[in-house]
Amino acid sequence: MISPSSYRTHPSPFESGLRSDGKRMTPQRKKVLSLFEEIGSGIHLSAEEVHSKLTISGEKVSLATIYRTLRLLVKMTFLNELDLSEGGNRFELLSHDHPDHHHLICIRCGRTEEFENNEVINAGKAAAENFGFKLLESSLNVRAVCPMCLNK
Amino acid sequence: MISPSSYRTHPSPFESGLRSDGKRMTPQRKKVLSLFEEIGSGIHLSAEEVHSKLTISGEKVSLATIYRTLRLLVKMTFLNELDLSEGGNRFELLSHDHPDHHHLICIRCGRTEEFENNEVINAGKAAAENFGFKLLESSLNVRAVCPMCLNK
DNA sequence: TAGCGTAATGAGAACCGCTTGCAACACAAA
DNA sequence: TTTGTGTTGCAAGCGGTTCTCATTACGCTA
Repeated sequence: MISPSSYRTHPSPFESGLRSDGKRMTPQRKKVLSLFEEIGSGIHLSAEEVHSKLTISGEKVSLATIYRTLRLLVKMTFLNELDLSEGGNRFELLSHDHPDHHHLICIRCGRTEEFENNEVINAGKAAAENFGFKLLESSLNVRAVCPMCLNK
Repeated sequence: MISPSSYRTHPSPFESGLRSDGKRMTPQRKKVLSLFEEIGSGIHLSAEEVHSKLTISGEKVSLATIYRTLRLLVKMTFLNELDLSEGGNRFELLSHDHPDHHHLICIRCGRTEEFENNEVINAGKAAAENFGFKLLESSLNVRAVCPMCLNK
């Protein structure tokens, strides 16, 4: 039997996730998530790119809403956020004795841990040799979420 | 014999590097580099932090000059720059295979080559596990000089 | 299915980190 | 000391992101 409101045949994980949190499904939110589903995983888009892609295909969603929706989708773990924006770039003294810097960076709080790994050093050396470059230094940045931020 | 200008007993690598490039040593540049030397390697500061640390210790260097000096020190390979965030955050559909980006970058002309290396990927995974972080993405940046620029 | 409370949107101002243009300054060579 | 030009400080500008607030509209309930 079909009740008047049962046109929602398959409430998506997104929709039910929203509902269970007192939030609402809107056309704008659908459009943003659909865009990512269409292009598939492994491709990164900036907020600006999401905006222009939607605009080009005739969908009008304001930039402010896109930013809000992206944050929401990240919090709901439908999207992955790359790059650390808070605090801007950082600098450290380059020690010429140990020309390798490996960092594990929490993208939420900025917490940074250093670590050493010889294979990474060798990979840098090998790549430089392969292309005929003269190696100066190599740095591995691992973007991750630290335990503290995971539990928030 | 001591000529009038020979009070410079030990022109530092920084100073001679500047000189050989038609650039000048200034109190501001000295102060910025000294700050990094005092705190030692392995500690990262943002431009803003450099500015406030200098201000607190009574040194007046404008923020604009600090940004210019940091860029200069990076180009001269005295400092290491972390997190070159290429214009804002990016988002991607969450998937469980972690993308990795490895780049060989010529610091003179900007030429960039990509390469793949599984050991690097594994090193990132291992480090994240060690510290209890949830891995998102790792990127290895190898700073080097390309063959073309070597012959100039 | 109409009414209602409140979440969400759009538009623009505000903000933040960073860069740039420009006039004044100061190294360093003559 | 003079002079040329690299450097600085200030303020304006810029790109990305967040905030404010009036308006809109989702979806619960009667």
